[in-house]
Amino acid sequence: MGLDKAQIVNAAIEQIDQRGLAAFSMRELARTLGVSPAVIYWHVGGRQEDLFAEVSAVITAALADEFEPEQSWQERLRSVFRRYRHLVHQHPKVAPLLGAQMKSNGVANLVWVETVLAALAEAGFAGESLRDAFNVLIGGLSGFVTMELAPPPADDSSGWQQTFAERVESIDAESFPHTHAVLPLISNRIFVLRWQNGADVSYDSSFELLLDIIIDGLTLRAQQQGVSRR
Amino acid sequence: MGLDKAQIVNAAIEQIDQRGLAAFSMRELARTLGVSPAVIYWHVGGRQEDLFAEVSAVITAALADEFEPEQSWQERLRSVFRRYRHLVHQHPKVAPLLGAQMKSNGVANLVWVETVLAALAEAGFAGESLRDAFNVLIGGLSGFVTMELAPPPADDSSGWQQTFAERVESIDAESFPHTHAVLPLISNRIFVLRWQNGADVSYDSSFELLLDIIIDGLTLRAQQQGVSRR
DNA sequence: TTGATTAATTGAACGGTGTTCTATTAAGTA
DNA sequence: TACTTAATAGAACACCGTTCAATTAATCAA
Repeated sequence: MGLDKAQIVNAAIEQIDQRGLAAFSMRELARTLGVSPAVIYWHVGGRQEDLFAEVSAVITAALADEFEPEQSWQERLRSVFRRYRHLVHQHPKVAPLLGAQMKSNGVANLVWVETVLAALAEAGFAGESLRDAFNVLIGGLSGFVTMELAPPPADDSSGWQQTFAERVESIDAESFPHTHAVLPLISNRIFVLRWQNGADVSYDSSFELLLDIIIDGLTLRAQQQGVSRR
Repeated sequence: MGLDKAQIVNAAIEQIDQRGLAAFSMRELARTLGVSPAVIYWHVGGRQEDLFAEVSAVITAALADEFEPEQSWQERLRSVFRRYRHLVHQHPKVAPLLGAQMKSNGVANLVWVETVLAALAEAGFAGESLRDAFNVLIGGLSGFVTMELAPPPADDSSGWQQTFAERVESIDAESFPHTHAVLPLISNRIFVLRWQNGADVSYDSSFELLLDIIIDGLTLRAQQQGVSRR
């Protein structure tokens, strides 16, 4: 027929990409599709939450693509989380969905989970240490991406960015000496003291450092773990 | 008189704690305060976003409390991020605000930033490496907490939790061997494959592991960094 | 104490929203 | 061609955030 679920989901992604997640509206989506709102509910078979879950699934679908299998487990983990970040960066305004909504986070590809668990098993993790290692990877790295892409105010008519920038620039040297000393270096480039997010300011080197630290840390602990393995 | 901003913010926190962030409503808040909606706007001097920012500020206010200063920089960092997690866990339903809204993230205490920067400076970080180290800590650890506390569907009348649990339990052994092999160990206890969040299931050991890995990793790199310091 | 100024509060109004329901049209099938 | 299933439409319900003019309450100066 002319309209199916895939088209609805794609139109939803487009709308979020353009107007942002906070401004998303089921009725507006129906309007741009030239259709009654009820049609969306009928095709999706659920409400907004479920449509969002579909959106998340589509965006992270490429996590299921194959990797070169001859790589070390470390390199495979690096690749898969770099890919995760890359995919989310293509739709930065969807990031809050993947990081801060369980229903959207849960649809993520089973292949992704399998890839990570396989790498960790190969590294020698088992039992509770496997569980913790997995959570460290997802929680730390996906969490980083979520924070990185936390959205600024949707409608900045009251000039929040400007005001906040000025507030940062005028941080008191007496009360906050360390902060003040490195202000030009950190202003708008570290979490908390910023008015633009990772879609406008690069956090590449910070992400790579975190990736290094986590993989190295797991490598170290995997060896210790390996003793109790066989 | 009798009504001021602090009371409004506290009532808002209470409402979010009880009904969840998605169900929060300015009108409902006004109703429970026995007051016209306009009163809230007048006292807050802004809209919902700004009220949320106040909520975030109140919840993270205790980050400004003093630490024992004779501790090593490593121990001070451990303390401050354990405290961050502790504070957010007292209001788990507010977590998406702190992790996934820049306006709420940005109000976070300047003392917090100063504490972290001071520790990292003492460790020997400077320049770009200081920036990256800071982002690794906030992005990785606060990001973890955000993911950990990602809310499940607000109104689970359609039984999502049940359905999802069953879907996880019946993961195919052929297609996902590693996942299937450790299913009892990971089911509802790792990100992605869960139907309850960190308010109901403990992620303590995973968080501690991530904390260890990051602090150790920074310690290692701080020494290398220290060469170019003096 | 009165009067004037400022602080708080109200209620109504505007322009939306998500979701569900019944009725209707279009498509496919026997 | 009849009948059944798939899609769509439109109205209705019960809200929502935000703003504004009008009003009451409190404060302060004379």
